[in-house]
Amino acid sequence: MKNLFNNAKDFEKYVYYKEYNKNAIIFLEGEKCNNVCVVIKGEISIVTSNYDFLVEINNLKENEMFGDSLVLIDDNRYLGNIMAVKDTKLCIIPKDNWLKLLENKTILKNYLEIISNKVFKIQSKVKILSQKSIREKILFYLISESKRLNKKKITIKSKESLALYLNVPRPSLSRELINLKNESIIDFDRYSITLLN
Amino acid sequence: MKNLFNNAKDFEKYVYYKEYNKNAIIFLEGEKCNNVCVVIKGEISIVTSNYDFLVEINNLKENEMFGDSLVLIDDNRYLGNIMAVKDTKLCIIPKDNWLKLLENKTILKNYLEIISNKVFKIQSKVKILSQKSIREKILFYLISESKRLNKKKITIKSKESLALYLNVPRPSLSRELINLKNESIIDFDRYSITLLN
DNA sequence: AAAATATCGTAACATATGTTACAAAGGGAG
DNA sequence: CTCCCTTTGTAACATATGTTACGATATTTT
Repeated sequence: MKNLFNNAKDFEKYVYYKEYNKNAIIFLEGEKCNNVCVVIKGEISIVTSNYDFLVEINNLKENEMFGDSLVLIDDNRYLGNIMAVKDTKLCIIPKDNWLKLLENKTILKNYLEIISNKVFKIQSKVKILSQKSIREKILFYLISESKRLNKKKITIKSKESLALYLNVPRPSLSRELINLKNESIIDFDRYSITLLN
Repeated sequence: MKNLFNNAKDFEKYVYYKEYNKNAIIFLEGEKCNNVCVVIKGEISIVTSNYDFLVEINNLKENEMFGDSLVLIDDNRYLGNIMAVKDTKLCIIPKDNWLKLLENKTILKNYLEIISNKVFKIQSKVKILSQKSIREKILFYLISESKRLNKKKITIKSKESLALYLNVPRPSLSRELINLKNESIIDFDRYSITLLN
């Protein structure tokens, strides 16, 4: 995974490091975001809510960053609590240093790639979620992955995780996978789904 | 609307301009993206598809840009056709100039704000689409807008456009709005929805 | 003001999906 | 190999949502 600081020099003066114990709260929902952070070691969890509803749980591992899409906009409050799920070390870039840091060409190039890939991923998610039926979600996912990876056999971690990604209940996913199998549109086993024809 | 070039000087050497007639095809799906473009005048339409499925129609008006999230990633092919819906003038920044342009501090700052707001908008869309029921989508939308605009009365262009944004059929939206009205959770008329209590 | 057009509410009906529960199968630990 | 725990398939049932159609109301056009 590409890191913001890959191949970069002379950035240490703009950043500092802070360590958190497992389960520590790093930032609270509603708090103003005045830093960009990179996970150096460990893992953090962003639990996004909208007042009453739990919306999304997003875990960031080593080399992933947060705060960058928030620090420069007007309403820069965190939309969820940010917690350490393991003992974690963060690299913290204060808001005022963020722009200076990006004057470093290597870091700028790294960041543009990171943000581009992030936008691409979220847009893919929007497209998946916009599909009207479960069948369409499955096929859309399979076709996209098939094209991206250039193979017909798509490996998955589990049916459960796929159901979570497609935002449908697992038994509903199972039912539709079986329908598609019966119609010879796909084949699948525990760890993979294959697009036929 | 903030433009990439707001308050910026000395950028003309990195860009060129090109005009397109109404209905002209600007870029084709599958074509490699080697430019970042800003709509200077007119309007363009990005019709995203995934081979068989029509996914999304995205119109960009003056000052909006495209290509920036694509130009620097490995698989940089356009995912949809890009067409002029009016007579249109584009500012075109060749890939090799894009990084140089961002060394201009004003433009860098402008761009970071633009991309941050873009990420925020797409993330909001993901959250809306992840809501399980139509009722939850409506309430999530209303609460978010209410918080963002700091008022209880949310104006809408039409029920049709709201239904499109929430990705539900209009009659289904109507039905649920009426349910919510009957339960005194909201009130609404042709052009607005008000959150009660 | 009248006519044409767009938007919206409403209802009946079909169906895809959610929900729940349980058994079968698989995989890992000892 | 056996036991335990996780993942998955399966089914029955309830229900939310999609679909279609039409009349009422609002808006725009002439």
